[in-house]
Amino acid sequence: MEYNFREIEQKWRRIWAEQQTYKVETDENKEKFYVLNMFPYPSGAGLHVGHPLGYIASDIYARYKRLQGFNVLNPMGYDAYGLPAEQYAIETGQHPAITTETNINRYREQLDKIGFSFDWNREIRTCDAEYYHWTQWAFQEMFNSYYCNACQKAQPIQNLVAHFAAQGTAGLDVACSEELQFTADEWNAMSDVDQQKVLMNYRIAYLGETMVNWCPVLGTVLANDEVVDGVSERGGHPVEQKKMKQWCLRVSAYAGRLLNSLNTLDWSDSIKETQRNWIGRSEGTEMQFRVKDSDVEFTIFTTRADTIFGVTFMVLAPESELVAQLTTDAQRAEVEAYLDATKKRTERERIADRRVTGVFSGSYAVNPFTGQEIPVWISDYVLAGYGTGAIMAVPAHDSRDYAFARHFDLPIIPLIEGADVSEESFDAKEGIVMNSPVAGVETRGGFSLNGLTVTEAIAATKKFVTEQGMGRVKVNYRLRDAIFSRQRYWGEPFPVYYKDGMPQMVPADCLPLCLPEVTKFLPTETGEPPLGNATRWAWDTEKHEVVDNALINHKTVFPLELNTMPGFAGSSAYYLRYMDPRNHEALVGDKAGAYWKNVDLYVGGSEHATGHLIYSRFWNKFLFDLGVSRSEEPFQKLVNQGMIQGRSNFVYRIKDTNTFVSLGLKDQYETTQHNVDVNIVSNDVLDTEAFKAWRQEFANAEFILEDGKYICGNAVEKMSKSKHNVVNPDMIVEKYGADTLRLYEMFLGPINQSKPWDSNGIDGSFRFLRRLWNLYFDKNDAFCVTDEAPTKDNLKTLHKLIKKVSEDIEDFSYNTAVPAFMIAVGELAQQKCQSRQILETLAVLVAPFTPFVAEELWEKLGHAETVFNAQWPEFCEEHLKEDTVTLGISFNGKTRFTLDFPADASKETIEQAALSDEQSAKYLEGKQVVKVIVVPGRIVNIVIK
RNA sequence: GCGCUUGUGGCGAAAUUGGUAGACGCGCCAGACUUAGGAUCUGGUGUCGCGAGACGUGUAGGUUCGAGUCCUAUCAGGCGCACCA
Repeated sequence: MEYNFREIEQKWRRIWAEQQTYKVETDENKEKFYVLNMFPYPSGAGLHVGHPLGYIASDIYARYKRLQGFNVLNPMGYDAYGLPAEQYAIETGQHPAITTETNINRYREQLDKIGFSFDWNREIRTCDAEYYHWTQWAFQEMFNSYYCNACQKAQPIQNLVAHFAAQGTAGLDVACSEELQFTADEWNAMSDVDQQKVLMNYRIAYLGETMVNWCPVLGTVLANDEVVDGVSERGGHPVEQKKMKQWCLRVSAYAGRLLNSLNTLDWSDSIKETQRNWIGRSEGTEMQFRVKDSDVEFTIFTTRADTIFGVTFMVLAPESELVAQLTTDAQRAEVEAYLDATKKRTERERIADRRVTGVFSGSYAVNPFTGQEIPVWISDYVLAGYGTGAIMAVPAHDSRDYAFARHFDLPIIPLIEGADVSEESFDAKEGIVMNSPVAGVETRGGFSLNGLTVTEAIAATKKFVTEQGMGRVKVNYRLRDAIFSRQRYWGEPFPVYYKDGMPQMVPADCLPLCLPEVTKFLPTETGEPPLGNATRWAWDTEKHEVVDNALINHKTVFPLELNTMPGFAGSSAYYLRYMDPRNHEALVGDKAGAYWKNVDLYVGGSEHATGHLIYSRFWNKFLFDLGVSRSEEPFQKLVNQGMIQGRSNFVYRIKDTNTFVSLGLKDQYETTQHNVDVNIVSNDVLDTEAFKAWRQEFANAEFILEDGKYICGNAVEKMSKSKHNVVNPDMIVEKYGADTLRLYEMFLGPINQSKPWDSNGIDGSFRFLRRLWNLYFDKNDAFCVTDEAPTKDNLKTLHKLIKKVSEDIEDFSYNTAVPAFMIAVGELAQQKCQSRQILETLAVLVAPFTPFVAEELWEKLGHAETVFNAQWPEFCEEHLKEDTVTLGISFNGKTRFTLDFPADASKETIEQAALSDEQSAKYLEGKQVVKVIVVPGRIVNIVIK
């Protein structure tokens, strides 16, 4: 029987769908295993062959686990909110919901062809109200929570209110935007609105006035990870800093936990390192500086408290609130000019152009250790968002301070013995401290660091500062709170309305609050977000429903929030929803949550290292504090699949003609290079007829061939429509079948490596499948598996394969598992193996890779054993034992000859035998045996001298 | 600048973790079957050399009986962070 993949695959696709083969339920009798892919954004371009790479890898693992008897959850869904659909809507007026629906249907069609074992009953879409109900719910929970530093956990905001009412801010250790101080009496005397304002300082989801990345072209703010090199990640538009009132998530409160529990994860070192970098823990000291002739005191943060005696100036960030306080009248004009100039620079300009700029404020700070006066400057090299927005500058030991001091001719005092600071600063934290203080200078309490190492000096200063109440030891994180508002239409609406200017939550039992219809997807004429175009977008607190904006004058009707949530809102807890996707009462029910717990294996691209994978971990930790998530970490093991790049083909057109010259001859002419559709090129040979038909302009093309062929040039580029190098999985499935596609994608190279797609090699995978098929069917198409006993060779081949495949699947070395199949099938064919016992097992082994053909074979075999036996690898040893070891006699670095011994011979036996052997004795005569090296199954050596 | 990572045939890549470098696949060459071959099957294929043989894992050293693998230096590419005090 010919290997008719079309018939086979069609048949099993139908059966799997009809019988819901991959539907999964909680089952207490089985151990769970949760496999998850990062869900896709359904773009209009559809899938190319790079997209399924990770899905295939995880599907192989899911099928493998299932064959081992695990209850495997392997769901799929869509991250359906996003900019492209909205941009398309703005351009064409087509509602994003329609575009999204169309794209999803296309994705589904493409995915279905590839034979994934997804449980589609659990499909979710982030834009479904049923789904975003729980995104809104989580937001409200965050609004109603604060973070307790003492217990390292989110707490209900009522607890905080109770604390304020009883003792004000005394004894409070909680995460906040700003340190506040008030008494219980003061709290109790506050108006309701004032109390709400105070609480906003502590909520985990809060409305904050912060510097944001504003992108004027997109008309929206962006999160830090959505800004790359000073331009927007999507579209590459310029981004500027702007102070705006926005919803924020207090991610920074979780920085410590996000950092610490990284150690418990089975993720690659590079991703963990990237996250550590992004979180950016830094242990240092906060110190108070008094301003000369003023009551003002301000705080700075430093990791080099030991350099306090080298401080020659202070610097404030231009956005710092201290700037207004410390600028003297004499300097005001100059400072304001500077602030104006900095404000105009975009983030990109600041990065590109690192000129040293700054201005003197006119004020002096007082060194708390020596009483010396230090000028206070303002410069944009100090960031408002990190630490306190103010620094003490030590030009001798910080390269940035050094550049600044040189530029403005400020003094530089070296503090480390032997450090030469005439050309550059000495930044290393090493050496012996001197000039601390400089001779003759009196210090508070006679404090001195001279003679200590830097490490000792840092510790001594910290201790002194704490004891003297001059400051405190502080851990700072680079991780900022996430800006959670977007001025877009196509996102989750906030379940929030405004009363007296303060945000109020729409009652939880009224959720979901559905996205309103609008006629235009652009901002309103008054510059409000697109939801400002909705005519029915007000909340009636009495009727508990959305009502017409016209009713806002009524006492019970209030305007709803016009911003929507960002893309990461919907993708942060989706893995929890898959556990229980149709639950109307909760994000995830107790039973399902306790059973599935968390994701055992998560597969996706490493580009989400600082975005999704941080937000999702944060979101999960919050839900864990609430008791909704059952695990401190959402994704236990993470595998990052590499990107598949495109392999472009080129034709060479002779200038000013319609004649194309083959690659090898192109240097004889003056030519221009053109990308040609890779789908009309095979092994770099152009199908000239298809080329003529491809484009009108090439209809009359002429060709200069070599050896009767037109050879195209090639190059590795990003896979994109404009380069005509997009290879579509449907076309591969159509031509070779899904099993071949799956096998080939895995064979291409290590899963975590980026590699170019090359359709040329796919024939090899297809040939393998045909050879596999031919083991079961003879030339006359008859099923030829018999009950004959397997031979020793059969067993050896099989067990070699079992061992290799089990090990390789376990550590995702699919690219070496595939060759193992090829070798085994080749050997079994040579051995003319027809033994059912062997072939049955073989069919099970390949099933994760090529599920269609495996199902077909199982059926033909009478559905015999279809279980991947966990004990198989242990049985292997017996069959894989080598009969002999070979002893190589090396002399002067050359193997002179070899002797064979039984595999279980001891070193002593081998040594004796070698010495008594006539031939070897010739070499060994008069030599001393140093050692005998025996490695089972290998050539071994006797070392002599 | 800091951190991570990768360098092996014409190409994608293997290498039991210190033990016969280049498995397997593509491509290429030869042969078989064919009216035909972008089908199928068989054999060959690191480089130089007619040959025996010599040389070969970015480069230069080192450790070792033995190094793609370990150590030191160096070069090149990729990724991430980047005025974070």
